[in-house]
Amino acid sequence: MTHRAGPESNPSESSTTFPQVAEPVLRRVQDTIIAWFEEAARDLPWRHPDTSAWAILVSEIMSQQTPVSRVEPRWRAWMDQWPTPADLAAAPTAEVLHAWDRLGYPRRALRLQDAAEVIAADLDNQVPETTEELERLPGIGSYTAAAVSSFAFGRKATVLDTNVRRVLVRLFAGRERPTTSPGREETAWAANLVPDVKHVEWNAGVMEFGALVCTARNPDCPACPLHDICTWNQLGRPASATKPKTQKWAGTDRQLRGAIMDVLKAAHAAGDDRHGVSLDVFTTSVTELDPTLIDSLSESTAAAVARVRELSADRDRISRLMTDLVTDGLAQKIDGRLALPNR
DNA sequence: AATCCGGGGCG
DNA sequence: CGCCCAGGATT
Repeated sequence: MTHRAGPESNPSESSTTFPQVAEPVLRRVQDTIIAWFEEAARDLPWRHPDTSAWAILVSEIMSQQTPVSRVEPRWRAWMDQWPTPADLAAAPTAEVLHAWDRLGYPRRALRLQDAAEVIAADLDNQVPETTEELERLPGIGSYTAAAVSSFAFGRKATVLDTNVRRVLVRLFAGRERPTTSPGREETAWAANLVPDVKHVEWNAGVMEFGALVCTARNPDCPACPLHDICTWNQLGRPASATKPKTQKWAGTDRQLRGAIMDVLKAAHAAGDDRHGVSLDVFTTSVTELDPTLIDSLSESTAAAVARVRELSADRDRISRLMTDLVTDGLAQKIDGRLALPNR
């Protein structure tokens, strides 16, 4: 072999996307972030020393795309009800979805229970420590695996969430915001920035720094202890050219699906779903708003039905979304009746 | 790489 | 009312 492979030997573009960071600069950033974190970190309950690895895992799942302020009360109630993986694995799925409340993305709750079943059945009820093992669990991807390995077990890992990606990209690459999802190149780049000592504080610190100082919307650059060496700040904080278009909500299937889920949860809470909510009663109630049929349900369930009715009177569409809920495992259909799953 | 998947709250 | 929030799975 007298020659190297050709195609990949043009480093001109990638080196500017994720540039090498000079050693003194990196040390300054690491020391600053870690010191800042140890002084300014929020007192989150799952950061307390006696928190179990499972409790930390639960907090990470709940925090996916959901603000900490909304997670905290749900997490407390959840851990009080199901302290270990075996507890959650044994719980009725309808109760799990009800306890998930309105945290959003309810399939996260299903996958969390799936993960609990694997841990309880195959892993002696113990949360695995390595990112490789964690990533095999349902609902756990690269971020959550690294976070649990780092925060619950103190292992060195590369925690790369939206906060970390934004902070690193601003500091070292001069861009306002990261891409939609991290690629292999970015992950490797970020891994090289993790220090060998106090890597847990680094991981948690960069995340916290992105959440409190280097925020997406109104970063507090005047208060930033790194403003003098921040590439993005030096460039005058240029806005990224292409901002990802935000997903619609009003009028979408997602909104209507959520309202239908509310009916199931209300029916479950009121005991209306002992034999499931009849599909006929449900769809007729929704489309015709028939008082007779509504009266056969509890007041809270009827109110949830009325809310669906406000969003849509399209019977076919409602029918299709209910079918989707069954397919996704978020609802269960038995003899023409619809209910929350009872696995 | 782009989409979809909930829901709420803030500027 | 647009945008963002400790992402993951699928295509």
